[in-house]
Amino acid sequence: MDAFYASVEQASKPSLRGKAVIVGGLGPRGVVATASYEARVFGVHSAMPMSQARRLAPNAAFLVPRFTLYRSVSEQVMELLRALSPLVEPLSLDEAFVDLEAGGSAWDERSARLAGAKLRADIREVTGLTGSVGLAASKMLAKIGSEQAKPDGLVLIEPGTERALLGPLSVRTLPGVGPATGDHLRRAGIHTVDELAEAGEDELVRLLGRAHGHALYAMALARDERPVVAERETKSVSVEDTYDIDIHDRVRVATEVQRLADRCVRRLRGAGLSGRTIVLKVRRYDFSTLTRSETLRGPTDDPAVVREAAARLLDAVDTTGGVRLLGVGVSGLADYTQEDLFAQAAGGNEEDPVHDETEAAPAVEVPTPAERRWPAGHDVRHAVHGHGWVQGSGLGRVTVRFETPDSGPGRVRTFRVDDPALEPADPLPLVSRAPKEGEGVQAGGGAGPADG
DNA sequence: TCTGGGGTCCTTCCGCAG
DNA sequence: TCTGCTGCGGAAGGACCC
Repeated sequence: MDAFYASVEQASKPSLRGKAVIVGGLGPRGVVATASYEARVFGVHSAMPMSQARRLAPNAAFLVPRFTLYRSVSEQVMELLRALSPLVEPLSLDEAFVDLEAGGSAWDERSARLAGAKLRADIREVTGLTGSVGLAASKMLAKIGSEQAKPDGLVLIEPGTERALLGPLSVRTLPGVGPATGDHLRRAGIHTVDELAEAGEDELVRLLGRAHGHALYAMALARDERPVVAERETKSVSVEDTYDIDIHDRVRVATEVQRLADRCVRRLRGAGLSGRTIVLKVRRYDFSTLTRSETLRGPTDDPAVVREAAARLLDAVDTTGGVRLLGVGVSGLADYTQEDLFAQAAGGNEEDPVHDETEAAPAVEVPTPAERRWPAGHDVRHAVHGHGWVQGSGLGRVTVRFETPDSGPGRVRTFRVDDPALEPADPLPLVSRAPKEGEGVQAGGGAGPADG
């Protein structure tokens, strides 16, 4: 999908269509998750510090992500993909590989193009959004094709043309080559995929290590045999928080770690999992990051056990100078526990905050009504003016634009933050007409993995 | 001016066991 | 008993992806 989060917001908010929209963390330490193409013109891109984005595009709309909405749109798209083939491998909310051959929906170039074109049309009809498709004989090439197709396009890489296509491209085009590997290769005088292939496998292994060297050499020759894998097992579950201001108080650090442990276990249990290895992550004031881990005798999903392990791990970490991020994770996952066999918690679990699934707000800071948060971009409903979204808030006021996905650009009004007529609302569907059953996709055609 | 959150995979090092 | 080799699991860190 093209600039997915930003596109969803534009579809949801008519007044933002054609405008620079930046979605990400709005706190002092936020980063850009997605920028609309209009915002990219100003040089804004994902992973950029939000402070920098604000300087580059001061007039853009800045919104916090609404993952629940993005997930529901994503599910609509994945459903269309699954109609093409049982082999669909989601990479994220907005990207997936599809094995068209396994689905019988493509057997040659022509049928692949048809399937891709129909998919793009279906995505637009069902979600109102644009998606780009890369068609090729391997995952790597399909991915590169879909990048080239963005925004709103389709690229088919014909068999036999792969090496000629890849050769002149930057090594950074290849999946797995990030800033560090890119620099490493540049220092060795390797800039393009052709140069990568010329360097030879032994040299790449020497430069980058065994696994990475072998993999990159194969990719430079356009060899990629990785299958499309529909079901991927989760290997770890973690939560982390970056704090607006570094935490110096050791007691506060310990409290935060306990809260993170509880949140992590809640997620773990939500997925029906347990795990053996507890990991504590600490990012210090100077951005140096360290992890400490402890492996238990058996898997657990007991909050008391995870809290205690996390606390023990924290004991071994020096936090003087302050911490900017804390995280707790669990790996070595299983779908059962051994608590019956091993009593791992010293004192048993007298309280179980994790059981309270409805608890979402932090236990300590309960916001008073006057401080109710109105996150920028979230939907609201007003008793008189109807459906709208929060354009901004502050100084006891909240500004709302009243519009819906299928209305024209709406009007703006400002209220007191504690106005009883104003309440948070669920997002409205992006496309009002619900698609009829079976209307999505009747297997088209195609010759390889596609990327939505 | 700083640098999120949630993951995966790989490498290196170390201790232990055979 | 000591030493070297090898394999393995755990710990820690790094790179990468969206």
